[in-house]
Amino acid sequence: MAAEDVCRTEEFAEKKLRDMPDDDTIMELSDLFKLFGDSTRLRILLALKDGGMCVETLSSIIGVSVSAVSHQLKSLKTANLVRSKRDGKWVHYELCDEHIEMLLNIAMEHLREGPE
Amino acid sequence: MAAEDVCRTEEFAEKKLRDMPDDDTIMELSDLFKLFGDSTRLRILLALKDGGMCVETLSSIIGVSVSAVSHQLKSLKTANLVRSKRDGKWVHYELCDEHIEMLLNIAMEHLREGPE
DNA sequence: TGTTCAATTGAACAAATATTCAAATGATGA
DNA sequence: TCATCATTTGAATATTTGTTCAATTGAACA
Repeated sequence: MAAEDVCRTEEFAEKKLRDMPDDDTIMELSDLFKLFGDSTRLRILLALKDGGMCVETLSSIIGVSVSAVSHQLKSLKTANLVRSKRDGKWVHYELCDEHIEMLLNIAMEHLREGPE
Repeated sequence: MAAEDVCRTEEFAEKKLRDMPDDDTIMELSDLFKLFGDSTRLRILLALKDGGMCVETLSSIIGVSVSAVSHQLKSLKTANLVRSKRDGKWVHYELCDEHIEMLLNIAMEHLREGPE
């Protein structure tokens, strides 16, 4: 059998199916990427790199209303991408872990390299 | 000035603003992540890891109609995430480059580690 | 205690987008 | 050339989702 025909065998499809993550994992994964896939949320994450800040400063830096930022911060917090702590009148937000910056950096690298 | 107040200074906000990627980059980045943020497209990308295949096999593995898969493949191709070549009656699709698998792997690692 | 500032919330609206269905294209083989 | 198989395409529908607006909560300070 020719090499290019292997991918149409029954065994090939069965192995691929076995190797797929389960549905729950796929939903969690796509929900995670979805969060990065909105320009407002992405701006928030990028702004929080190398140091967090309060909601209003965030709002002024990314040019979106405080309310819209707050709504999105809630989604990001639920997904453990950001965490918050109150600081007097303000609520200080920051990134949760280093995976987030890694994802941002690799994606930017992909853009820089472009079509191959 | 207390350390936690630095992030409310004018200079802080100005530096953050300077460090933000430009609007075009942000739109490209969010468009890229958006592609990963749909479960059908994500299934396609995961299925294509370690070896491409034709549209119908893809459709049967991920359990989505051929038409829906084809629509999504078009988006993925436009974004240079997959490439295709015709092979007789079939069109063989495969991943474009290694950044894609890296993004998938890091995101899965993030899920595994969970809240901290 | 009352006022102000910062942030959150819920509902409603508007916009974006994934899938379906039917039709069309491209390639193969009888 | 005709019939069949694999894929693509376009339009319509249905769903999801981001923002706005108004109201509310919580903390600080006079």
